Amino acid sequence: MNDRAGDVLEHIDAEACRRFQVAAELAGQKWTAAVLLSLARGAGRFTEVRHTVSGISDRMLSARLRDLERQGLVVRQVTPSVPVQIRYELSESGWQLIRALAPLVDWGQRWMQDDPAADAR
Amino acid sequence: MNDRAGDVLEHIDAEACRRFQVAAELAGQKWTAAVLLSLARGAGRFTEVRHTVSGISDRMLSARLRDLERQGLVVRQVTPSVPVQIRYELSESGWQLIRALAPLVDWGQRWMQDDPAADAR
DNA sequence: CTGGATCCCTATCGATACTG
DNA sequence: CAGTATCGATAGGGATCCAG
Repeated sequence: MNDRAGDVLEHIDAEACRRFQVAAELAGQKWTAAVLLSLARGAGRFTEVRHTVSGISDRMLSARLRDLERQGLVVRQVTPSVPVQIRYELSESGWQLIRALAPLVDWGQRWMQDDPAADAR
Repeated sequence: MNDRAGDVLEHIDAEACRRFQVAAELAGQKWTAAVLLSLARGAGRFTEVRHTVSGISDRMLSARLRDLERQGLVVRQVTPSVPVQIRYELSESGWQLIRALAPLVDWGQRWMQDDPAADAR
């Protein structure tokens, strides 16, 4: 612990904290991270994502994709062929979110204790 | 979108994703961010935290502090006076978490849309 | 002051079945 | 293929009261 966190804290006022809260809840919601990562790695079709995110149900995937689309993190493109093709991809903000999340992953590697309760999830 | 996220993704294997998931759930849990921030800003006593985190109940604050302590993010110190004084402070990993969260805060400032559902929370 | 214990309600999630 | 509808289980969280 060499430096204080003052340089960090000065950016974090109440409003920032609120926004952070929402962002963290979004990212922390079950399956969201996995779906985001799946898309980042190239999955585009509903079925592709479902297949790369093992264990997710149609219902949850559908819900998460809708949430992500609503927040503008994911773009849903419909190609009017027969049958219609749906493709999801990360938006700019989606990519940026993944980048913003990277330090958190590093933190996890370094500091996180194994959580017994995690097995239940 | 100048750069791809390949440099980010190569750090994110399945294990990292799992850790990330747990970290995100931890940070995304209701009140956790606010409590962390409160401590970072100098609150130490139970009542101080409760006062700076408006709207939190005793029960929740107690629960979150226990979680955080269990995860090693917060250290609980008991001073045996009459009455006993309890003081919470961030551990090293707690401070590092706050630093790791900073990019997410920035992301929120930059990209996050106002979420109507946030009002309900 | 610092919580623990209890009650209860709601949101969330999984499973299953069904549709354009 | 790409979802939606419905049901039931369960865990999270608020309110309130109580205790060391």
